[in-house]
Amino acid sequence: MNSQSEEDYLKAVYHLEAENLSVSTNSLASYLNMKPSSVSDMLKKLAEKKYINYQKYKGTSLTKKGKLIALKIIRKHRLWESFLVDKLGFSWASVHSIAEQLEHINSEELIDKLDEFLDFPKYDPHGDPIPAKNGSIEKLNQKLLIDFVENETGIIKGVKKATPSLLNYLDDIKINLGDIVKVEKIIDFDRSFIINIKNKKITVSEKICKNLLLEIYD
Amino acid sequence: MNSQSEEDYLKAVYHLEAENLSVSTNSLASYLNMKPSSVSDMLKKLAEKKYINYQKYKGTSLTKKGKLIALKIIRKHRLWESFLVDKLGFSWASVHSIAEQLEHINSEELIDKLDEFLDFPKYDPHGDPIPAKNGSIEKLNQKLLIDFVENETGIIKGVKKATPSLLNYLDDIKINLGDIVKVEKIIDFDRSFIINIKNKKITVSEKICKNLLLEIYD
DNA sequence: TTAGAAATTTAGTCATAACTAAAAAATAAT
DNA sequence: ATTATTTTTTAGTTATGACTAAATTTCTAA
Repeated sequence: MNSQSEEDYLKAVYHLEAENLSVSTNSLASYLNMKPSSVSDMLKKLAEKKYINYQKYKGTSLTKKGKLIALKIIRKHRLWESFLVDKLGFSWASVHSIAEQLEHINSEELIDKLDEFLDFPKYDPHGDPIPAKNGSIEKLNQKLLIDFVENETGIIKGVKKATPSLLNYLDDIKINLGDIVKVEKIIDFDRSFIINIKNKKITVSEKICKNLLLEIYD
Repeated sequence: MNSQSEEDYLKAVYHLEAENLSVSTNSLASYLNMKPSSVSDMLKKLAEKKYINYQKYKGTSLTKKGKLIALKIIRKHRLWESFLVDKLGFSWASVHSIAEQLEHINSEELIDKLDEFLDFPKYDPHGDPIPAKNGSIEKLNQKLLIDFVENETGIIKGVKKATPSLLNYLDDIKINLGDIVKVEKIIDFDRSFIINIKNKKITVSEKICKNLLLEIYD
């Protein structure tokens, strides 16, 4: 069994990974409202348990084992949120902190029965997908710009890894979070993209495209 | 806020008190599957918080404040048990350990809404009364033999304080847990009772009557 | 009534998981 | 390329709540 604290860390790593944010000691600390030194200690412990890949100073990522645990917690969290809203009449805005407690209740049978009682919901009250018993989850409607095809449109959601040089460059060419981007043309020669952003056509390199994360617009 | 551990101790004291068992360090330790030394530490802490009356070597009892906390936990426990059985389809025998976890979830609003969702049940699936929001609870149908009147019948449920001399004496005169007792006559002179037990009439002293706990038979 | 047994408390240890302060490593800027 | 800054880790501390072993108090029985 894992402690509540361990579960919270794994969930945090999962969420940062899912949003393509860098999973560094500092980002975890700020996500969890803890000091980096505390995070550092816990990462060591989770690495020993083979829940995360971790090398000192190099950030972290979930292993298969760790990801499954995180997804099970998220499953519980979202099922409880559904229960609170659909059955008990809570507002969707008020359920998070209660679900944060309920998600640590330890009983497979309880969750299976709750799932059934709720009639196997696919999404929680916030619209987020509920992982299945085996950990599979509907993937978010996001991909890297490099994976877009001509004429496809998306909304900038983030970068794969936030290096200052990348962020500065994006700032320079006036690409911001939330901007709507349409791929006008992909240049075969160097895989650079001509994109339409705020009615201006600009060219971005392959390397940039590999680092820009967009939600598919449809 | 109180820790899970503190809550467990208060609940344990409540249950031992409710069954008129002596609430000693050892009895708590065995009830909670812990070592007496651990119990001793915690009693000191709970006494500082004014949740229990405690004098070294003298056993303990709940204060008003402590009793209210215990009753709120029990309320949560029994409401969750009702939910598990009535809504999720658990068997009444299997819900205890899950309810032991759920009872520590901290949200007044959650419990009030759960109560309403369950249609304000009065009893849990085991037939135990559910304390009200304000801590009031239907009292158990038990009293001391001394409080019985002539011709009243009861079932032996325990003793007020288990001293070896009392237990040995009860053993001698063949009074056991579960025996059905009818009060034949109360002798005015010394307040001794003539009781019918297993079709034999025996006389027991006032002191014994003050220590024998029976469930009222009806 | 006093010795022995039983119950209880104290003293000291351990694990968990947070913290601060200082050291070390990695990254950025001149 | 070297210094300065930021990030991360290490070392040492704290609180909680369990433990063992030893000391103390209370109870029981001869």
